[in-house]
Amino acid sequence: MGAVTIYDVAERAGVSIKSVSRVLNGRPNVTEELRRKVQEAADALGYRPSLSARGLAGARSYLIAALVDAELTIEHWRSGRGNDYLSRMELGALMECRQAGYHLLIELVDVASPTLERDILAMVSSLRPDGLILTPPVSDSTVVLDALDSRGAAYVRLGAEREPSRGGRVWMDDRRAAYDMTVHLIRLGHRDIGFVVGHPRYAASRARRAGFEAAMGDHGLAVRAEWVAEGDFTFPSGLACAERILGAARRPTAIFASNDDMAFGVVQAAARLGLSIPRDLSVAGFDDAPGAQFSTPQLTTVRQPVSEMAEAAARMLIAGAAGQAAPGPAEVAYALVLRDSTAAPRG
Amino acid sequence: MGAVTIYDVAERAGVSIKSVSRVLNGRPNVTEELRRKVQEAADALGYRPSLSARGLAGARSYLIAALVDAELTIEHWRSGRGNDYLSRMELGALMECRQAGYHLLIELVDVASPTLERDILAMVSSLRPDGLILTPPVSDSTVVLDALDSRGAAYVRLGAEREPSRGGRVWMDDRRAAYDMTVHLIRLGHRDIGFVVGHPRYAASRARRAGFEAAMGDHGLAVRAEWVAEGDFTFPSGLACAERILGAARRPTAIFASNDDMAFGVVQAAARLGLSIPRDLSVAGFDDAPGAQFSTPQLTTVRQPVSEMAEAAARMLIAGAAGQAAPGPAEVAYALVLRDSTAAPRG
DNA sequence: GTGAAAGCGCTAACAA
DNA sequence: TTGTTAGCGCTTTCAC
Repeated sequence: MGAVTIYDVAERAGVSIKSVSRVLNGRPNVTEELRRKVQEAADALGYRPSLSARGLAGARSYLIAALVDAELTIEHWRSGRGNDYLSRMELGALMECRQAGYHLLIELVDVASPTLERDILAMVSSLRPDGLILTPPVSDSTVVLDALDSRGAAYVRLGAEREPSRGGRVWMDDRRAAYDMTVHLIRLGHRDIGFVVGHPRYAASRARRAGFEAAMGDHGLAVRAEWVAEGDFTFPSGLACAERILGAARRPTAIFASNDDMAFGVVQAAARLGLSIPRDLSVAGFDDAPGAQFSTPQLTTVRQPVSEMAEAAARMLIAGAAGQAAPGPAEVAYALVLRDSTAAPRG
Repeated sequence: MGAVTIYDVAERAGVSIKSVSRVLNGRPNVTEELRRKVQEAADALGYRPSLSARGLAGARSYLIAALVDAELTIEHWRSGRGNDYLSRMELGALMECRQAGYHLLIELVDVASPTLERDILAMVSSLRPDGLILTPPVSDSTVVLDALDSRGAAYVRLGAEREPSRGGRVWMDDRRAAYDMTVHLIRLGHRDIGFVVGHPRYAASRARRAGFEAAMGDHGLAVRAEWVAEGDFTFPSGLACAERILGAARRPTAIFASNDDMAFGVVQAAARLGLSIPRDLSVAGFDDAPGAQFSTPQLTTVRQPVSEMAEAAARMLIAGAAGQAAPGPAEVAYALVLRDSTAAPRG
């Protein structure tokens, strides 16, 4: 009710609505005197322009939409757990949006849907966001990129691997991080190392696996097929994979899981077999989920700066919408977090 | 670019734009024939009404805004961790919104800000959401409720304690849950029980403490001041509180923390003192955070159905916006999750 | 430097 | 049952 409009402000300031618009949008060609009057009136009235009206009339919607894959999200929802990656992504984007007067919208996207293209098109024409943040695996969907490009929509891809030249990108080197972690295990003295692969739909899964294999190869170590199992980034899948790997005739002395949730599953599987970590088995994860520092033993893992990535993405998008040249693609740094779940294998 | 508008659909279907509007909004008084023609044209064109235009012209914005306290959120963002409560809340709300063609917006609110009232008013007049989901501690801010009421905005409060008659409410009985958990500890044989209080701004903190104290009193047990410490729901605060409690001349045999993050801090503090859990100390938490099932020992805690609460809230709001009588206040059930961190005290 | 007028794409009365 | 006509509150030409 009683909503304050631009007309109210204009009347109170004794100027035209156009002047109010100019002042509030920081346009040039305004005298200091006018700016002050308008600002005063707007403050007194507690005026805030209507998002809808702005979006409808102008070229900007002040909306950033984050596209998130529906499958894993629903999986989390079903299991009653939150999604740490999503949460961190969101916090980063939120902080950046807040500063710039932008609003963040989370949109679920089913990349496996046969109607994916129209879903994206429909979403864009309905929301007209000033920019889109594509999270994996949406960031690697050619269908999505094509649809977005056909509309001239601005987007930044998080952790994308394929077609690196398309759109804005903020990524970290998953392959190298996995390589480094594998080397860490090798340096500890492990030669028999198992690996739990991530969800096949994610580019990061392939990259991490490639990094693991490259490190093994570079050190003259064989990757044994029975020590590699394919999970889907969930705890139960990690548990199942570990049971398979540890059920092999010969056991590896270390297992590197493609994310922390699966690493926790590995820890659980080890506990069921009566294996002590890290004495009987070293376990490494990837992500630095909150549980990684709370678990016992604390988990050795790779810290992925998700929040910073999302901040950078939002910043690029907002700058672009404001007509500024958007900053180019950005690589962010990962960090190996060495905790207590990895150690030298027993003599 | 090439955005499809209602005019395009009307032209293709050979009807007026009003008819298109009627069909797409499921209004009565439309022949089957017309409905089919319009639907066909809309599908062929991949038409989706503009959110801005709808919001501007009509009474509904198809937006649900979730109000989240800035302080704890920024704290999480700084520490590079996600927020499990927020994430679960969001997933639930998202699922419900998605079904109804609604969009979810996350808005940060600083309940300690001197400009809180105008912040809320500004947000509402800018966004004009069809409904707001108030998360704690925003849900207990009289200033926010007053501001929202002055605008006639529809809102549902999550886990609110004060002024229970205002607005929609979805809550669980924090007091009773804490009571039950305390009784669980007492039944195990504990008589010396410590308590870590939550963030003072949260109503749930008071309720949980009250439940603890009531249970102790009902069983003729004393609450010793040196065994109660005030934290703020963060891991470090739990650690600090536990160090204080365990540093007392006499130690309790169990500590009940007001949330899991603090409980993990208690576990950590115990480990530093060389105490084994649950042999030397039983630890109970509250929330059932993801880490609770991954930690060793797995944490005994209270499961709070955050996601279901948010779903119910969104459902109420959407029903209300559609003109249906909104379902009344709803209490959701908690569950004690008894895991391995609690046991009988040593002889 | 400032203002008047024309829409943006819808929904909501009101006619027909 | 359907169509016509006004706006909703802004931004954007284009005059002044």
